Amino acid sequence: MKKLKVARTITVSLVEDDPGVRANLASLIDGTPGFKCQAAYPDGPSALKGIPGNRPDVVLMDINLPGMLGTECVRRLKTTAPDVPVLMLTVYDDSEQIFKSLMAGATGYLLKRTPKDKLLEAIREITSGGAPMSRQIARRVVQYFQEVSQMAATPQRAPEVATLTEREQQVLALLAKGHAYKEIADLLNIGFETVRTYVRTIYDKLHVHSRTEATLKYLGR
Amino acid sequence: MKKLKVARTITVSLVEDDPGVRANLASLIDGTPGFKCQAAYPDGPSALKGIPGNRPDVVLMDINLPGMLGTECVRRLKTTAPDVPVLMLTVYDDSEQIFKSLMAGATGYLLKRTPKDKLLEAIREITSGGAPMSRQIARRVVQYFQEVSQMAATPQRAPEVATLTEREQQVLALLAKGHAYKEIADLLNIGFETVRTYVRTIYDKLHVHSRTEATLKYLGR
DNA sequence: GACCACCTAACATCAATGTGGGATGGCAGC
DNA sequence: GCTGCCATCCCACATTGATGTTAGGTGGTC
Repeated sequence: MKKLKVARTITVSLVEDDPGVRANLASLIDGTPGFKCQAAYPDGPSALKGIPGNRPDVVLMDINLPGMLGTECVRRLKTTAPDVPVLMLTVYDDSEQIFKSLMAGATGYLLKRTPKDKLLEAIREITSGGAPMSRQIARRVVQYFQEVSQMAATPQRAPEVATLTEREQQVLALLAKGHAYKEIADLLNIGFETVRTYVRTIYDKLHVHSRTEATLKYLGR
Repeated sequence: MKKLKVARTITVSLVEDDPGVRANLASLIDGTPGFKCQAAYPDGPSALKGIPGNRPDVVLMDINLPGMLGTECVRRLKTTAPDVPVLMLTVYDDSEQIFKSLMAGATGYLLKRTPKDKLLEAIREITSGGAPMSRQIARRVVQYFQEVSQMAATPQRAPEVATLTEREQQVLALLAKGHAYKEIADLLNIGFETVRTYVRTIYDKLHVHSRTEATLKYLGR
């Protein structure tokens, strides 16, 4: 639990390899009432070493660290200091980096060209339970979200499966569940030999030679 | 493409069943320079009828419409007017509704207790390519994002699989790809009979009786 | 040393599967 | 009426798979 919500100093740790940017950020933070720059690390390893002990309220992390990438650094931090929110900073408006970071456990994501007042506001926001993102990034996250859920809803099986007849697909579905031929025969009220005939044509059409291969195609693997 | 970025009037359509709230929102919007409330619909069907022709810059949609849910309304709107961004409004801080809406195609999501100036800012933001969200909601989206990607990265296999020894898991992996016993033997540089031994213990541990069942457990189905 | 978990291997047996034939009837389309 | 596709069924044969039993070698634990 947090202490008081009013006028508490927010402690910040920086991870940023560029000394100039690091100094700028540090002085911005220390120069603003209510904020304190607790530590500034030039690289991933030192951050991983220091942050779990320091327990800042927020970590500002450059995504483009030399050596250990910021995304990797976040991932490890989340195992040693899972409660500390991380705000990623980057010059790149790059989807892949954004998603890697968020998947790794980053809580927010800002472009470096974000103005100073917005940055400070984002820090406040992150400590009060938000997830600040630059607007372009928020939009991408939402889009990605929609794509992902679309994919989850459409299991995406191999296209050959569509060329199977109705009956063949029924057989394949049961085949893919592991039913024996005779079980399938009973379930569909057809003969054992008929099932075998279907299996043969299914294998032909799918270009496979075993039940497991057919199952994998059916499941879209 | 948008026209000019400066001082263009933003047209807004409302979908909100409560006449009071609807009037309030409308007067807020019309009373603010740069905004115009183009239309206000009391329910889903009328919105679906009017919006595709009106093409507002933004739709503000109550999530809790009587009859047709807001989420459903968004989904349909996205097929008839895919370019019109929709900003959901709700009193509920409810994960399920949030995610349903976002999956359906909503671009932003605000709580109704959002102050007026923030609401107007969110409308501006959505037209300039952002995805405004209340901070609680942004945080949830980020969390969900992390969970989902976690799931995608970890295919979530049956827990029994973890009880298999290293070697058994290797065999199972090949088994699940459809390799014949003798192929597995060659790939792992062990004897054919050894593979059969492993298969037996794998089946025992997974409580299955066929390759396909084992494969399904391995794949988490 | 006894015990256990794991990797390795062999022999036996029966059931299930993969693959090659061929056959019948129905129904759509030319 | 012929042709093609589909659903249904049967026979035969070889291969693979599933299951039982047994057992040698290694490395670690009590």
